Amino acid sequence: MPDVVTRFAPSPTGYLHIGGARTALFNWLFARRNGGKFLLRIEDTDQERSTPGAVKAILEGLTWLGITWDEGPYFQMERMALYRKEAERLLAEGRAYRCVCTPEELDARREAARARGEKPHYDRRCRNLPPGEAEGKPSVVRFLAPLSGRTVVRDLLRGNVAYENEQLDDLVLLRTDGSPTYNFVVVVDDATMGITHVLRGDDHLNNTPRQILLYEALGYPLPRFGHFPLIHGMEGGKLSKRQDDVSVTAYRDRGFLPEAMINYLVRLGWGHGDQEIFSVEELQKIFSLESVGKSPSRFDPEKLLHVNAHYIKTGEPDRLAVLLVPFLRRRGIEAEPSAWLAKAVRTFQERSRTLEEMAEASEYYFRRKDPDPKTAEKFLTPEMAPLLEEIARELADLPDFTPVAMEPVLLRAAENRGVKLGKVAQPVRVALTGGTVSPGLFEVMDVLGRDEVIRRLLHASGTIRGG
RNA sequence: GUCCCCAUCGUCUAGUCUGGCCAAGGACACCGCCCUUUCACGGCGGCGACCGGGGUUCAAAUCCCCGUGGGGACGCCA
Repeated sequence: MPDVVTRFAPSPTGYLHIGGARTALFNWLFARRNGGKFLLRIEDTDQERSTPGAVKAILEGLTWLGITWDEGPYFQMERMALYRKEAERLLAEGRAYRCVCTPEELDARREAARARGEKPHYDRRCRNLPPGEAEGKPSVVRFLAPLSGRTVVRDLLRGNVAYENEQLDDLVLLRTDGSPTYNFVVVVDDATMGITHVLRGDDHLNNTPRQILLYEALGYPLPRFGHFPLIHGMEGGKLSKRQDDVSVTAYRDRGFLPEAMINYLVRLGWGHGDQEIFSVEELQKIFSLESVGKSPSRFDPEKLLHVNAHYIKTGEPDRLAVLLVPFLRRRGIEAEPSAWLAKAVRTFQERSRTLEEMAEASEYYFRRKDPDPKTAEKFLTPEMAPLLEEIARELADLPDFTPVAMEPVLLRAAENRGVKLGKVAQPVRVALTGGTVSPGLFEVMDVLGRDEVIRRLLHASGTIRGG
């Protein structure tokens, strides 16, 4: 058994979101760093809300990020017999009892308690039900929690956190239909799966003392606990579906690179001196819980964009070409990965923050784009027609159609007219790309190829003369 | 309401454990300049923070207390 076994245990009620992805990442890195194992477990005991589609989406998200699990995915629905057995045991040992209160009654009492300014807790009235009273009635199984004393959570990140047991609740272990609830299964599973480090979001800190009590009642050894600060949206507070983009795959579909996502996510709540850029390999060597902060952080799409730009800038053109293809197709451009596409990619690596941006910006490599009237009027003026034709002619005569050979052609054209290069370059750029913004002119020509360059230059001059 | 957690630039953070090296460093964003065939990239510079109040100490961003603020939890959700 390795010294470290961690897990990620999402509930399949939606896609993999940013917060869950970071929790998975931290667990994974911690396991890898310590030569341990990382398991995946699907918490699907809520049959109302769990869906197969969500399971698929979560696995897809993790796979895209490159977060690999050593065991699983385990499904709790397949482990029902175990939970029932453990619940029976607690019942038999008098550490759990049947409760016949209905959800409606509980709701009403909760409301009343809140109105009185009390903590809205179950009042434990079924604790002393006469034997047999619950027979034949719908009932749940509740944990018989201690009424006094205190439970201390020894948290790896926060130190010791003490709770008065009287603040805790007799939580429901088994629902009326016999299915187990979260706080119960999580304990049974973590214990039986040999999880050594339970590392999860801060929203679970308050559950931990109850779970510790359950560990004790069940006679399980206690794992170590660690609670990460939550990730908030830019408005503060939990990431919300409405205000923030929270799905990991949505970022994939918008042209973000997985390594950028990992890099950005790991820096939310964790730091390593002044360093900003980390490869996964490096993270697996240096990630540590000690460097995880305690305060919540905000998810900032601007910075993610910056990190993604970095990875696009430094990425392998061949790989980026492969990744770019779907984004081109989405724009109706049937492209295939190729050396040519990689060359095209190279010209945009320093000016695209996402693959989506790259696909959009590089459209004119695949089909001619005509300038809008305003741009045409400004740059494709009547006196430009002979110039474009002259340039086309000279380019046609070039022994080698290379950037170094092209440059003197434009330089000469500018010199002959006594203007700066820019005066000539912009009209050519508009003729070639339909716009005033593009990679270096000679790079663009190189990608387009001699024939297409000449074709577009003459088309532009033809338009000027004809219109 | 009760319980719990947290608190350094607008944002992510370094520094806090082991007080002095901090007139607080880096990154994103923003602004200016340079480079330049456009846009970017890059380079240089600027703006910008220790939540407040008490204490401890020769010395506090760092330790303690109290406020305040933010967040989380209080479910037959996870």
